[in-house]
Amino acid sequence: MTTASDKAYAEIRGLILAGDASPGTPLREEALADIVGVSRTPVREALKRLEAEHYAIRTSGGRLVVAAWDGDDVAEIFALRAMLEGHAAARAARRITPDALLALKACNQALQAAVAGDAPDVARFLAENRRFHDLVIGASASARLATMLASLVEQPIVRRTATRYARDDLMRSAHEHDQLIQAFAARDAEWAKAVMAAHIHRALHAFRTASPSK
Amino acid sequence: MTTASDKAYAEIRGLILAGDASPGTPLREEALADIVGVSRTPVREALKRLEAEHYAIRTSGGRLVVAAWDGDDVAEIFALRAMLEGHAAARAARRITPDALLALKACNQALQAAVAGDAPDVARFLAENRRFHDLVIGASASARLATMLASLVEQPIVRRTATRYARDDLMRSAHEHDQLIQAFAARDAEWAKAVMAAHIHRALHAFRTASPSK
DNA sequence: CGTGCAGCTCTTGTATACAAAACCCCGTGC
DNA sequence: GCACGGGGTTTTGTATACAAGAGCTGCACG
Repeated sequence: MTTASDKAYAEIRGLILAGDASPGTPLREEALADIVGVSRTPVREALKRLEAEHYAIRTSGGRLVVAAWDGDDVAEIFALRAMLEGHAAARAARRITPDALLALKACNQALQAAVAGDAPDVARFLAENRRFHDLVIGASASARLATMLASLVEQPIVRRTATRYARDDLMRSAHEHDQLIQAFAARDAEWAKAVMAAHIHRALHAFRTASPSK
Repeated sequence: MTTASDKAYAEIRGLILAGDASPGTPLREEALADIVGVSRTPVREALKRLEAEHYAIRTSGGRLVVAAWDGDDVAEIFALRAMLEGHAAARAARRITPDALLALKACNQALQAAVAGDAPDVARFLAENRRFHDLVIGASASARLATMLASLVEQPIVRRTATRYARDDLMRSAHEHDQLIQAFAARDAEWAKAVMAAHIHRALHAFRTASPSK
């Protein structure tokens, strides 16, 4: 069963990401409880989580408002992701099992298939891409890394980036994944780290050129 | 006012760190509420936090037990700290203000004073050391980094390390801080990053040699 | 003697009630 | 006209009550 707390988290996060709640908007527990259709208790837990993930910030009194993310913030998120996922790739290169390697290959083939035709299936690309990165993080076998990265991988940013990707950008991602798989097969931690870091830095670049104002 | 939730967090964390609750011990909300002297609600929030910080893990059912940390875990924590605090130092080198630099110098002088005499004041050393690192993180001006590092800087590890430091090890820390201050004064981000990373890697080494079994 | 299931207990998840603190608005004094 | 309280209102923090699910115990049966 999906708990009421998770439902509240997903819905409130959705409100923020969709822009229904713009930066500075107060997040009142009771009002949100009415919207989501649960009581204050699970809403409260959801808000704590959103605060921890910097979707919301707490004012001097105990009140929460939607956080504002500027370009510097986005750059910092990508920089942290590059570091941490690079580290995850290095760990994964040392620990990966043959089965996990096969799973990565299959995942990346599905990803390539999604963008192979004339009309790339961006949604499927995103899903497989997400899965690919999750597999790498899983192979790194570090619970700490996993939770830290979970709070960093902001689906909205990925989405905004990918919807504006030109198709050969998507292809390039697939090729970088291939390189990563090669590094894993060779058990070369430094190589894997470098490929992953480059992969994510390029994603920031793509994001930047797609939305210049940010 | 310090909230009941914070009190519960501090007390339960204390129980775990003191070893009163050894790994595998179940953490039941009502029992802890009785111990701390508050109701289940704030205990629940405290437990969520402890879970997020990997002090406790959740079993297949929804129950929490005290987490077991092995040597690999400790190594991973130090590796992450080296990366993230290195990054923080680099950011700080670019952004630091003259005032913050002065504060760092004063802090490090206090730290040196604490270990200058024949009988080093380890408790004071630890407090000033903590403050020094917090000042650096503050100067890095990244809320994300601050929260990530907060969940990583495990006071117990620092304590266990420092209590076994030989005095010239403490002095060496102070000198490394001096180097860091020089790098900040020179606004040399790469230098600052390298010094900080080395500083933390040495701390892991000291911890390792002090407690070989872990 | 081992296995499976029924019933019960214990624990968590959620709702609601109450307490206390923060905010806001408005009137008052300067 | 503006700063400053004061009181009501809103909002969060905490306690408690209730519901639902997980796990344990012990008995029956193979």
